[in-house]
Amino acid sequence: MLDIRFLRENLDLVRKKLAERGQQIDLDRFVQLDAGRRERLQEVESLRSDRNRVSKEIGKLKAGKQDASGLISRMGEVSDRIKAIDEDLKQIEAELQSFVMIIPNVPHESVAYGTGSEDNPVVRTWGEKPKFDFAPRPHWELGEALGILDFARGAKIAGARFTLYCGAGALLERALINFMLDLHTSVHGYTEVLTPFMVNGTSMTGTGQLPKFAEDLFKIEGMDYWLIPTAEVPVTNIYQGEILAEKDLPRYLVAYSPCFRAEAGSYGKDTRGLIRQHQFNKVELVKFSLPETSYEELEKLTLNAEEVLKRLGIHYRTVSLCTGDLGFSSAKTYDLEAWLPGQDAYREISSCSNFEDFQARRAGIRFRREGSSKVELLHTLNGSGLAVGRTLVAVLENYQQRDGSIVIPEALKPYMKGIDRISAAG
RNA sequence: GGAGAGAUGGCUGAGAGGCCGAAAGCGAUCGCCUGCUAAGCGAUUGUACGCCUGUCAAGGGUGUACCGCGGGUUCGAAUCCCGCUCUCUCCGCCA
Repeated sequence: MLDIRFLRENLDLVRKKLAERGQQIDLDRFVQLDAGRRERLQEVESLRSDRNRVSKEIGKLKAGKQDASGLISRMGEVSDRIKAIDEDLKQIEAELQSFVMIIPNVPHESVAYGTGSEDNPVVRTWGEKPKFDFAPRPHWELGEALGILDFARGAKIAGARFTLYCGAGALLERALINFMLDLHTSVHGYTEVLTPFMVNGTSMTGTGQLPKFAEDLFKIEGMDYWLIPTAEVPVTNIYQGEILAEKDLPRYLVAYSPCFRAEAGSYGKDTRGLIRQHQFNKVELVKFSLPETSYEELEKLTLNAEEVLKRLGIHYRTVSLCTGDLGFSSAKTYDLEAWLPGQDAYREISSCSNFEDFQARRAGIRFRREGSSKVELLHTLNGSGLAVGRTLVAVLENYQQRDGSIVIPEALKPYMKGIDRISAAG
């Protein structure tokens, strides 16, 4: 959510920035609502002031056994006025609120202009494409042949876009989760948290999923419980409505969670394999930062995510999302794209964003500087560190052998119970 | 799922229709005192939204709202009434 005062005073700037995102928003309606709200607020507040003053007089008159019936009936009318304006005001504020809640964040000045993913500048690449003396196969073929990924039974149990992991496949997924958590807690200084996997609507609104993107989410019928699409939601909302001390910042948290996404509107896209699932695992990095250091923190967070791929020895590139590709709440985002030789393509495996104060304002997450009485909004950041299912895909496709077996990367060996190669059973 | 108790500021805790944005204590900050520490003394100590003033800024003044949340009664609600949420205790069920 943008600051209403900022919006009021920077209409043209906001209009221009949103246009760069490819967004058309009727800011004239905002101006109208905002002015109407303030006008009515002044009116009702002065009536209240009046009523407060006179009510005290009435109290005094009554205490002195004097007649106050004239004042009482006059205040009765004033109260009716107040009630009527309040009604009006409530309506205006609701509309104003729902209006600002669907305005996306303003992109940071360093974000390149563009209309889609083809315009995302590549910031850096690491490693090289592995060479194969055979035609590398996609992970769904490898996984099925090895008996570690069972797409048919996943679909039987739950439906399309669900997968059953078996044996060494399940172990490999678990190994990746633990490897990532250990790296981020032991080496990068994050504190691990394990959160609820369902949250209420307030939390979903705090991080920006609601009200605009309800169709992307799974909701428990008849209850205010939503399945989290990422651990970003519960983790960022840990400090919802709180005021932190400056000395507590920056705060680094890491969480494993399953993620649930309806994937509405992506029918027919990535229908094979693990790339686009209704349920997948992810290790998420979340930071609460001072405003002045949040872009430094974004660079560090991105490198923390990249370190996972480096240690796994997987070639990747880092792109900076252009204005047209940027997510709703983000001011700046780096995507890590891992090389998948079986698909001859780079695929997003992590997304690292600085939300500046956009989420903090929605969720009411603030801090107080040492020696200051003023409270300020802090900045929130997060990034996948990494998407586990897609990392498993990258491992399978990059470490596949001519015979279809998978060599376990060095970094994962401590987590694989002595297995250093996954081969077809029997 | 059944029965009961509760929710007040950073914390503890008073408050029972007007004198309450809220006693008292603790904590914190600043100042005084002290050779140092402790003690003591004094002051300050919530948030949001308006308006006025000031401006490069910081600030100052003023009003309104907020005692879990939402409604109601009343000239006036932390206080009375209704609904909800959450917490705690006991019983049942349960990994």
